[in-house]
Amino acid sequence: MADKTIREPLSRERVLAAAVALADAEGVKALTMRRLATDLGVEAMSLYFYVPSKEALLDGVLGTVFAELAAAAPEPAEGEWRTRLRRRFLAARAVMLRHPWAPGLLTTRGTIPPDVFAYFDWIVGTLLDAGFSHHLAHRAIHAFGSLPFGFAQEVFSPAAAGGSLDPDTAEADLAALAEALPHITAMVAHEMHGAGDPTLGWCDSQVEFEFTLDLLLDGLDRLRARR
Amino acid sequence: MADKTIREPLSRERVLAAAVALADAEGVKALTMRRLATDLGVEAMSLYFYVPSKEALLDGVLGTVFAELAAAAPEPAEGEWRTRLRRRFLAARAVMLRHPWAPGLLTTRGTIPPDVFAYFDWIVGTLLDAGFSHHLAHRAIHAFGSLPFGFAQEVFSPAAAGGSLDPDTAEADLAALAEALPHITAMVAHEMHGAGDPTLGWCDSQVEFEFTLDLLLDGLDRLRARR
DNA sequence: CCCTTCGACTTACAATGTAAGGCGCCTTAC
DNA sequence: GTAAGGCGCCTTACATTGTAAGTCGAAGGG
Repeated sequence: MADKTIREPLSRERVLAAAVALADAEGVKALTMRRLATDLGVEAMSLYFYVPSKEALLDGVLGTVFAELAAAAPEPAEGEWRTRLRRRFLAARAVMLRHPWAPGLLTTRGTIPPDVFAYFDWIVGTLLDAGFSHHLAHRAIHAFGSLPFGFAQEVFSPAAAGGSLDPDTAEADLAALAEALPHITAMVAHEMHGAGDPTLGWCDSQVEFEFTLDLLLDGLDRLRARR
Repeated sequence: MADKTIREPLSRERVLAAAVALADAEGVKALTMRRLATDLGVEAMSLYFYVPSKEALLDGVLGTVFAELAAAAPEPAEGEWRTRLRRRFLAARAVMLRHPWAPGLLTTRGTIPPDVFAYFDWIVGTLLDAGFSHHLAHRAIHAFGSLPFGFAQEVFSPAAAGGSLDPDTAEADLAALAEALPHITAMVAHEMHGAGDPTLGWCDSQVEFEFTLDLLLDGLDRLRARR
C-alpha cells in the first residue's frame, strides 16, 4: 500500500510498474483501475491522465514486461548460433516465470510490443548468419512460436491427470483413474517411480521446456545442413 | 434471434450451443449473460437454472468445443503411428479453426475438459504402442503442447511485421521498417517474391503448422530409434 | 491581479454478474 | 374438488467495474 502522507508524483512508469506488481501478487483479475489506484494512493480516475483506457494500461503492462525481458536477455556476444539462441531464450524464460500471467494476457492483445519486434529481428538475423535460408528462417520463427519467451501453451499436463506431483497422494489418484486413462496412469506411475530426486518431482517444466527447444533446434539444424 | 412466440424450452445443451455460436460470431467478449439470454429469448437470470455461474458457462463452452473436436477427430483405424497422430491432430485443427477464440479462453480456465483427458490417453497409448518408452512419451506430451488441437501460441508473426499479406501494400510497409528491422524485412521480402501462388499469400498458417508438427515428429522418431 | 495549465478529485452512469424472492403452471396425493 | 411441492421462468435489487464530464487547487506566467 502506498503511503499517503509522503506522496510521490504519479507517472506513466509508476502506474505501469504498480500494475505489473499487482498482477504478480494477485493475478490479472485483481488488476482493476480502482484497485491499482488504491495501491498507488490516488483516486481511480487520476490514472486516466497517464493511460487513456484499461486496454491501454494492459498494453503498457505487457510492454513493461517485455522491456524487462529485453534487458535481462541481452544479445550474447559470442557463441555458435544454437548456443546464442538457447542462452537468450532461457534468460527470457527466467523473466517470464516471474510473470506467469503474461502469456494469458498476451492472447487478449491486438498489438505487438516494440521489444518483441527487435527480439525477433535478432533471431532472424542469427539464423541468417548461421546459413539458414530466408525461407527456413521464416519456418523457424513459426516453429518457435512462443518458445523465444520461455513459454509454450500446454492444454494438458500429465501432472494434472496424476492430480498431484506428490508421490503419496498421486498414488491414490492414479488408482482411481486407471480404468478411464490406462496409458496416462501407466506413464505417470512410471515417471513417478523413476524420478531420481523426489524433492524435484517427476515433472519439471524447465527440463521439459529445454527438451522441446533442443528437439526443434536439432530438427532445424538438420534442415539447414540439407539445403 | 430466438422466436418468442414459439418457444423451445431451455436446456443446458441449448444454452451452451448458443454461447458457442455467439462466441463464433462476435468473439468471447460479446458473450455476456444478458446477451446470451437475449439470443435465446429469455431473461438473463433464467440461465442460472442451467449453469451455476458465468465461469461454469465458460467451462461448459470449452467442454462443448472439445466434444465437437472429439467427434470430428475419431481414432484412425489403421496406419503407422505418425500418420495416425498427424491425421488426428489435423482433424482437430480443422475444428479449432472454426472457434478461433477457444485457445485464448482456455488459458483462463483452471480445469481440463474430460474429452481432453481421453484424447491424451489415446496419444500416450499410440506412442507406447509404437515403441516409445514411458519417459519419452511423457516428453512428447510436453513437446506437443497444444499441437494436438491444431494451435500453437505465437507471440510474433512475420506477417504482422510486414503489415499485410497483400504484396502491394506490404511492399510500402517494408520499406518503412527496413532500418529498424533489417533481417525481418529482408526475410519477408524474400518470402513475398518467392510465393508460388500469390492468391494464397506468402504466409500460410496451415503449412507452417504442418512444418512444425513434422519437425517434432521427426525428432521424436529419432529419439525412439535411439533407445 | 488574472489567466492558463497541470494533475488530482468528484459525481454520475452504463454495463456486467448474480443474490434473493416471486409467480404461474403442472403433477401428485388426498 | 383442494393442497402441496417442484419446475422453470421472471423481477428487483445490488455490488463491482470502466470511464465521461466536470470541478478544484496549486503553480507558473504575463
